[in-house]
Amino acid sequence: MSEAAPPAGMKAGHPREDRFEQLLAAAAAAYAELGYHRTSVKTIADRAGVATGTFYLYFPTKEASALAIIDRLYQLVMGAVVAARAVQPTALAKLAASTEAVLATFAGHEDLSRVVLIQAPGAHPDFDQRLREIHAELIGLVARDIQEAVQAGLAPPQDEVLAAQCVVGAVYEILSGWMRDRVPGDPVAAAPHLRTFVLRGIGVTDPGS
Amino acid sequence: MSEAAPPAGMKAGHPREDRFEQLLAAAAAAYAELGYHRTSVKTIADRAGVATGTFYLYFPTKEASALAIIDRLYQLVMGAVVAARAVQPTALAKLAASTEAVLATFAGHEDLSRVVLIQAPGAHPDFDQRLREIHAELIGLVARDIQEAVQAGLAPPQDEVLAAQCVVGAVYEILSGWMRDRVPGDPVAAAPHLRTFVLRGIGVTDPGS
Amino acid sequence: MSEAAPPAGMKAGHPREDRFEQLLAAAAAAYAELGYHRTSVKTIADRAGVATGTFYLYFPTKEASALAIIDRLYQLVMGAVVAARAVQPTALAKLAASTEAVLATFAGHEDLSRVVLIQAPGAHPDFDQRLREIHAELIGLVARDIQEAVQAGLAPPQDEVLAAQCVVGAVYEILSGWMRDRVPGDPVAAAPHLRTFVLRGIGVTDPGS
Amino acid sequence: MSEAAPPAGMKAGHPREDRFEQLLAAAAAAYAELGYHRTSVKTIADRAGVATGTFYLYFPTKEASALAIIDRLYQLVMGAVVAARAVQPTALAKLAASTEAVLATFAGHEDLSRVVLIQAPGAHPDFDQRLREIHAELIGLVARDIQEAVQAGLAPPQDEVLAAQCVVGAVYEILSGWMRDRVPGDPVAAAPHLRTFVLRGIGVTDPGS
DNA sequence: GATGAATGAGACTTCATTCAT
DNA sequence: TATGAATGAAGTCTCATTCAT
Repeated sequence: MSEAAPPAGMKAGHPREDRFEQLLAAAAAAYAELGYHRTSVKTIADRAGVATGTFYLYFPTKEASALAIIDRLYQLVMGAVVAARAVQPTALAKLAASTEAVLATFAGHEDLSRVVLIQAPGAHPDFDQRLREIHAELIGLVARDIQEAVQAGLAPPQDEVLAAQCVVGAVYEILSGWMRDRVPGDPVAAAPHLRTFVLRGIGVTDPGS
Repeated sequence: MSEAAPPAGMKAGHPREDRFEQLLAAAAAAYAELGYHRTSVKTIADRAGVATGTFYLYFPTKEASALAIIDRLYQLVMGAVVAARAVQPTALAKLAASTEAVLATFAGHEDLSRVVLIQAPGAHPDFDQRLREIHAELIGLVARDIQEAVQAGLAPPQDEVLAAQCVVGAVYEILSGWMRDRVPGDPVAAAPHLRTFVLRGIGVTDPGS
Repeated sequence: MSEAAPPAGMKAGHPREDRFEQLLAAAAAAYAELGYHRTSVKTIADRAGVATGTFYLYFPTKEASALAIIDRLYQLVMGAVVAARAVQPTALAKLAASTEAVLATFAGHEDLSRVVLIQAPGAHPDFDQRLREIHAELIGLVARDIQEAVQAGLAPPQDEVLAAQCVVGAVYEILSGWMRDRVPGDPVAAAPHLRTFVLRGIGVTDPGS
Repeated sequence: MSEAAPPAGMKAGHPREDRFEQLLAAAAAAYAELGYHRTSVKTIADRAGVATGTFYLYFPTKEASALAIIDRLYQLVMGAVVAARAVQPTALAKLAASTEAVLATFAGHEDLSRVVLIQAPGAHPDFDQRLREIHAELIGLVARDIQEAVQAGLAPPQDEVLAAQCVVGAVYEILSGWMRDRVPGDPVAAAPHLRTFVLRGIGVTDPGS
């Protein structure tokens, strides 16, 4: 979480932050394209138009740059999810809005998404640890929504965590398919269909609501 | 596809094949535990109790050993899926049996699964290519089942490929959760719930059938 | 051809070029003494007083370092030959001056010569290719001189290419003998005798001219 | 010298010797084509149609196989030279016959020649040592012939060793050119021209004799 | 004699990180 | 701050040689 922000210490917040963003974007693009291990720090620095040593002025290690990318996307996603849920009245509406927000945020930051969903897992124990935490948070959110829906009598009793896994898995798979093969062509356009599948899946009788 | 078999040329078929299996298992265990890039060939050879050079008697490159693992699991999964489907009368029954077979096969080969689902993606372009092919095959299978169900009037019209992605994503996520956090504790025991979710998701009105 | 120059990009032209020369000399000395294949990159780096990785800052591969040596000597030899010929009036004088220039240049760079004449041939297909090109150029030069001498009536008609091979072979053998057994003790001192032999060999009646 | 013969111990001398010749030929062909270091013992064994271990039944080491090739060609060359000289009356005739015999023998055993003239030099200190000995013997032979010719008044006083080097160098260069570029197309056909060049070179006034 | 699986030292090369300028 | 040359540990792969069968 803390890695996604540039190291403190700028006045107006301009030049240092710009350089940080530049490096973060270059790292994300490189990791997304080449994979974490096949990307060297020199490659990132070159793409960002700075010297190798400069990279280490903004990240303590190469690993930290990937963690910063993970955290950055996490913040974007959670921000979008919280904002989307805030304006929804019911648990089911919050759930549907959440999946749509996740879809839209990932789709809007493809390099970051590629790193987080494809390149980072397995590349380093610390990445997996961080991803696990984020993952658990999303699953928990969805599970609570389902639980509320069940308690409200809108869905039948079920294993809420398992159902949440199904929901999150469906979302991830759609994003993966889009990144791998552009299937679906537009994840946001697929959101309504996903919403139908998900609500049906948890047993909502009238998904149109 | 062909990589999952040992190089031909043993007489009684014993010692050479055994050594291959020994190395494949050692490689799978090491990759599963440490990740592809953090595992050295020496580590694999040590775990298998042979010299480093021996590894190269059975695999042309380190990369080939990971591909062999991918192919091995693919063969196991497809074998189980085909066998499970063969005894099912309807498309929906085939679909449900397929998810269960996938779940059971992955769960029965945890090291292989960990490599295929977590460690291999992003580790090497060739791995991604092979995984993509396998993935496409599974999605296609599920999509055809859904299509048949729709044509039989058992499910409403829908985007079959997207639905198939949701199904496969749900299966993968359950396996991932199990491997990561032992949630669910037993993927096979979770199969009935998954089946309910999936059949509901594609709009089957009476999933109990 | 272009390999004999350090990679571009130094400011004052000092430190980077120096390091390149230092490594080139260390490589030449090591190859000359141990042979190409019995010389490891570490050996070269150690002799140059740098770390192994530094070698790769100046040469993309070990092979490239040997090619750089070949090209370096080629440039020195051709430079000397061209300079020597420029001040000679006749084809025969140019020919004699060329052999002397070759002799002197090789003798003045014994490590390079040892690599080019003894160690490089057969050590790598790319070396042979480059050597072949250089060789062809020298033979062609001599053959043209002989041809001119024949046309000027200073030598009888003959197979000029074959005669040129004899000349070049004689020069190489003298250099080889010197490098192997210090026979002759001084290649430059042997130049007049070589000149006599060569001019006689192509049929010049009065080699004293 | 001793390496060019198969290890003793066969009765009628058939099967063991055949196997030896088979391996020697395979080694010569492989070394000639790929170079000494780029040829593995397995490659030689494969080409000879035997198992790797069998190679070591006939040669103590890989190195010994190359030395055997050097010695084999040396024996062939010296045998031909001695035979050719035996029927010549004068030193000059012996000299000319020797160059022709060397040319013909090398040309008649191209694989061996390629190994001896191109691949072996520089590949191993022991090879260089053996080649040096053989070389010295040839130079000495030629030098003595020239010395005799000078003493008989058929050639002017000169540095006989240097002249011998020129002669041997010319022969080698012609062979090298033939092996490298097929220039000349036929070394034996070039012998008369070489003879003329050589006799002229040492100052014989009437090379036609 | 013949086989070929096994060994393990050693080669080339990469790259995260440091530090003097 | 920024630079980029330098470091050296570590990794993949080859191959001459041995030896049990």
